[in-house]
Parts: sequence; C-alpha cells; structure tokens
Amino acid sequence: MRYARVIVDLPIDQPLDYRLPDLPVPLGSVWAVPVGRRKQVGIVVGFAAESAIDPARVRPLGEPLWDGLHLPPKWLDLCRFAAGYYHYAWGQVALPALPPRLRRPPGKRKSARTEAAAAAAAVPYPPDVRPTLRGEQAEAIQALAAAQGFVPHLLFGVTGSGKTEVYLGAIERVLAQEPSQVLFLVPEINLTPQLQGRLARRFPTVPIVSLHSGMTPGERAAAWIQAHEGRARIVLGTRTAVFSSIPHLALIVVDEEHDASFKAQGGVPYSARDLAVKRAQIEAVPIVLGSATPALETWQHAQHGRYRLLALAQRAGAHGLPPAIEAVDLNHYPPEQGLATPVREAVAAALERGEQALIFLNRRGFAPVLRCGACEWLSRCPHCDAFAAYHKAGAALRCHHCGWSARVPASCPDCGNQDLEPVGQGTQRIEETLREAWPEARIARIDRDSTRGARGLQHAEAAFDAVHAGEVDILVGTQMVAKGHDFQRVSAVGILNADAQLVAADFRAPERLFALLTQVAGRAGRAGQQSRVLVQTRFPLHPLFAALARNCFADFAQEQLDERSAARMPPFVHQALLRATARTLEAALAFLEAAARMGSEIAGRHRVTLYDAVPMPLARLASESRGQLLVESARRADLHAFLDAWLPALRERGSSGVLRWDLEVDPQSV
DNA sequence: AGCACGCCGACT
DNA sequence: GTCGGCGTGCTC
Repeated sequence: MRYARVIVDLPIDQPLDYRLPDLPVPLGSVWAVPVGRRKQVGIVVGFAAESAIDPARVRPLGEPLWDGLHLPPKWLDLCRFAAGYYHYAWGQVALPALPPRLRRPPGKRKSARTEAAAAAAAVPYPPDVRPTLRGEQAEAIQALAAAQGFVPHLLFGVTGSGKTEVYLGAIERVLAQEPSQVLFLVPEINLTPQLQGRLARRFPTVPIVSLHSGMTPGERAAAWIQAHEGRARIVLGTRTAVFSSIPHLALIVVDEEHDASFKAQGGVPYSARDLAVKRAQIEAVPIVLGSATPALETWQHAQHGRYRLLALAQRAGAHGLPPAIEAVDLNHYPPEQGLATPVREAVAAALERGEQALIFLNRRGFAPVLRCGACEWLSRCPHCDAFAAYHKAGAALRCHHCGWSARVPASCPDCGNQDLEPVGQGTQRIEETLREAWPEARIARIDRDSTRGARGLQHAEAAFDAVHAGEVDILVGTQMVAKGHDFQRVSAVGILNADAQLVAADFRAPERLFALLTQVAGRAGRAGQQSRVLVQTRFPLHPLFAALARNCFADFAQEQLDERSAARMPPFVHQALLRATARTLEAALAFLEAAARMGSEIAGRHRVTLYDAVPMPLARLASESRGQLLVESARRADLHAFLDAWLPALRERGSSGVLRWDLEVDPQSV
C-alpha cells in the first residue's frame, strides 16, 4: 500500500489520497495533513495501492496527532452512515463530531494524554437509597438485561412512573460485566447535572463523564478521552455525545427520545436519537428509548414490533394521582389580562392551601407586539417577517428571531400619536398581572430574559431552588420550566397559549403540543396531592384535550397516525427538504424552481414526489429570504437514490455569494 | 470552508 | 495606469 485515504472537514465526496510515510499508520489515526496551502486535521479511513489522481500531485501524509490514539472502525462506520444518510461528506460529519480541542490543527497544544490526566477527580457522593421496584419496572430491567445484540426498546412510561429507575437498574446489570460502558443521551445540558448526581450516588465507584457544550474545551477533551480509553464506564451527554468513542459500548439509553433537541441545528442536521439506534445496530448492543410521549415514528416502530415495547403504566408510590388536565374554554371564559377566571380560581385555591401555582406561557417579553392606538402601525422587525416584542424593562422592542432591538419610540413612527399600547401577553406582563391580583404572593419568573448573561444558568438554578424550597408561591415561565424539574408542591398549573400550536400549519404541531402539555402537567403534584392542570383554549373540543384529560397517549397517537396515514404524511412517507437562502425571495424561489425542474427529470425513475417551491414560514429572517422545496417518497430507498442523483446536479448549479442552499433529511417541520 | 485566480470600477 | 470588488473553482 502506497497511499492513505484521508477525510477532512471539507465538502468533498471522496477521501483525499496521501503518500504513506515509513511510520506505521493505523486505520482511524489522526494527522495534520496538507490541504492547499494550509494544514487540516484528517482521519485515515483506508489505504490504497493506486490513486486516481496524478502521483506527482499526491502529497505526504504530514504529522501524526494525538500521540497514537485512533478512532475505532465502528466509529468511522457510524460517521460514514450518517454522511450517506444526511447527504453530507464523510469528513463533514466525522471531524465536527470530535471535541473542539482535538479537531484543531496543531499548535502549541498539550498532548492528548496530558489532557486526560488533567481531568477532574471524581467527587465522592453519598450513596443512593434504592426504591423498591414495582413489578413492571423489574420486568423492564430484566428484559433490557437479557437482550443480546441489537435490540431496540421503547420504554413508554407516564410521568412519574419511574423510567429513570429502569435505566439505573439496566445500567447496573450492564456495568456488572467488566469492561462494559454505557452511553446515556439526554436532550439538554441543564438535565445533565441532576442526572449526573443521581448516577454518581447510585454508582459511587463507577467513573462517569459528561459531554456537553457547557464544558470548557479542556474538560470536554478530557472527558472524551476517558470515554475513548474505556476508563469512563458511563458517558452522559447531549446529542453530540452520540459520536463519542466508546470501545466497550454495551448499552445505549436515550431519555426523552421525542425531544426536538436531539435534532442538530447548524452543520449536518442529524437526529442523535436516530443515529443512536443506528449506532446500537452497528455495535450490536441493546438500546432503550424512553418517553411518556414518544415520537410518532418511534411509537409506530413499537406498534409494529420493530421496537420492543416496555410499558410502565403506574405512577410510582410517592407520585400519587396523575394530574387532572382540563381544557378551559376561552369562548365561555374570556381572559382578563390573559388569565381566564377558572385559572385565577385554581391559582387562588392553591395559594389558600399554602401550595404553589405554575403559569406556563411560551412567550417572553411583556407583549408580543406594540400597536398605535390611532393608526395601523404595529411594531415590526425591520429584518424579519415578524413582530418585535415589547420589553418593558429597558423600554425596548426586540425581535426574538434575529436579535434586533431598539428603544420603544416615544410616539408612533407613522402618525406621531403618543398612545402606543402593548397587545397580547408575554411572561413579564403575566408576572405583573399576578402581582396585582395577589400582592402578598411571592412570584418568580423563569425565561431566557430572567436568566440572561454569564450567570444565566446559575440564576435559573437558584430560582428553581427557591421554588423547591417553598420560597415561591407562583412561578411564571416559558419552555424552560417544562423540563427536568419536578415541583413537589405545585398543585395548580395554568397553560396560557396552547392555541398557538393548535392552529400552527405544521402537521407535527399537535404531537409537539401533546408532549409539551404532558411535560408541563408532569411538573406538578408529585408529592401526592391531586393537582389541576388548566389549558386555556378556544378549541376545547379538539380531540387532543380528550386524550390529555384521560392521560392517554396511546389513543392520541393512534388518532394522529390514522390522520397521517390517510394524508400520506410521515411516518408513512419519508421526506427531505431543500432550503434556499438569498437576498430576495424571488432569487431563492427561482433556484428552487430550477432545482425542481432538474429533479423532475430524475424523479420518475425513483418514485418520489416533488412539491412546489414555497416561501418558508418565516420567509424573511435577519434580512435574508428563504424558500423551501419538499421531496418525499413512500420508500426510503427511493428517496435516497433520488437524492444521490439530484444533489450532484444541484452542486453544479452551485451555491454562490448571493445564494446558499442546504438539504435536511427527515425535517422536523415543513 | 478557506484561499486562490480572474475580470471590471474608482483612485493615488 | 493599479487597488480591490467578490464570483467561481479546487483542495489529494
């Protein structure tokens, strides 16, 4: 063999060929290779006796990096699969999957092993108290522990049914066999400290590492290498951790598998949940996907027996009754300052009992828009097709999409009228309304504004701690309060703006709303008292509310799947979305229309459907215009064969300075 | 992605 | 006459 085949972080289909040096060059080893007039980090993915390019142009491999550490073949396989599936270059998946420290071209850098040595020593934790397992939990653990090879499972359990205990039980069984390792994926950073604490208490002698973007580059590299060297037995992390190198991987856990955070944004738009399943297959190990509200794709797999269903139907002892979820008909109870009478009454009742209330509203700021009382003027973002929200603190208008902000004008920019009024409700305004209604109550607000800045995360944790300590009577918050924290003493929950999702055009909106409402409802009432969850809506007869009231995900999922099946939507068809961004919408759409014409010439052979090029839901964002073109097929293989033929043709037409495009396979929203 | 090469406007 | 705009194309 004369040549090494090397992948680098460039949009090139084929690996690059380099002349092998006299040193041994293992597969998966990492090198600083010359590319053009600079050096890039590259990974050796193969060897060849001949090169397709002129031998005179083949350059030497360069210098080895990482002191001889190299990436395992199955890791390379996972990256190659992801590259093929999402239609990106192999190197564009593999190199960004490495921790930043280890993918930087050489400099004055500590060696990899030095990094590992610098890893923080394990903090001793007091041992965990093991709860007694219920029968169904024990059975689930037994099933997971008995699984041999690739067996995907769906652990379907209502909030409070003790899914985490099942994970812990299964992990314990797996760790009993040296030198096995476990990969545990969670959707968000803020869920890792809690869970890491729980794992550390349960397994006080087991080395555990976290991998998420909140860590310093040094910590991340150190943790990554501990996993790579097999010393970390549990690897806990967010979506990027699906790509960590874990030589003795024996079990994968994906908690809250339905969560949208598993879908990567920017870069290759992969689904860490889906890749985790693929990884389990490549490594021939069991995987468990856990959720109270599984993604319909996952649910469908479980219904068809492709995933083994492990159901936890009961709430664990301490959690008592499930919350009663009721729709509050806004047609009968017009809201005052955003709050309908039944919600006010439920809050008052909780306060009287000395319990807590939670108000959930997915809109930060004081009001979503400011309006002129005399003319038609509305506060619009100058860069986006969106309103700029009114923030009372700082008297600012802010666009929540592009970050644009300005001071609130003293008078209407169009007619000069001084009377500008906020329209609608944001969390700040609801907080103010609550203070007026219950002046004695201690009220806290948690949203991205209240937790901004360098200390944001700590500030949020402090606020959550105050709620847990009973120092808060009413908590107002956005999405941020929906995840991870159980509020034992919350017995009334008001959900104010569910309708925004209910009327959304996206076919996945009901699925997401069901998951969100279930999750918010699940925050409450874990200490045993019956709690009430009131959802304000103009559509109280929507079947979603009936299923929610019965706490029945299965019914809801079946209805949704029937609808999707009838309308030929995922998971009954497979989709890819081509998006174009340009200065003008016309330019973006013109590109997409040309792409569609090229596509329809190819399409016939592959049984795919090309839809019309349309503006994206938020067509203008940060002064750029965006269009999209949906492609779908009943068969995944047809879709991929089509994309394989189509994308090279699109690349020839090419991106230019004014027009950029990208492709998303399995888009989250269309 | 960078970083070249390459062909048209306003400037010492 | 050049300095420099960023359109286009390549990287083994």
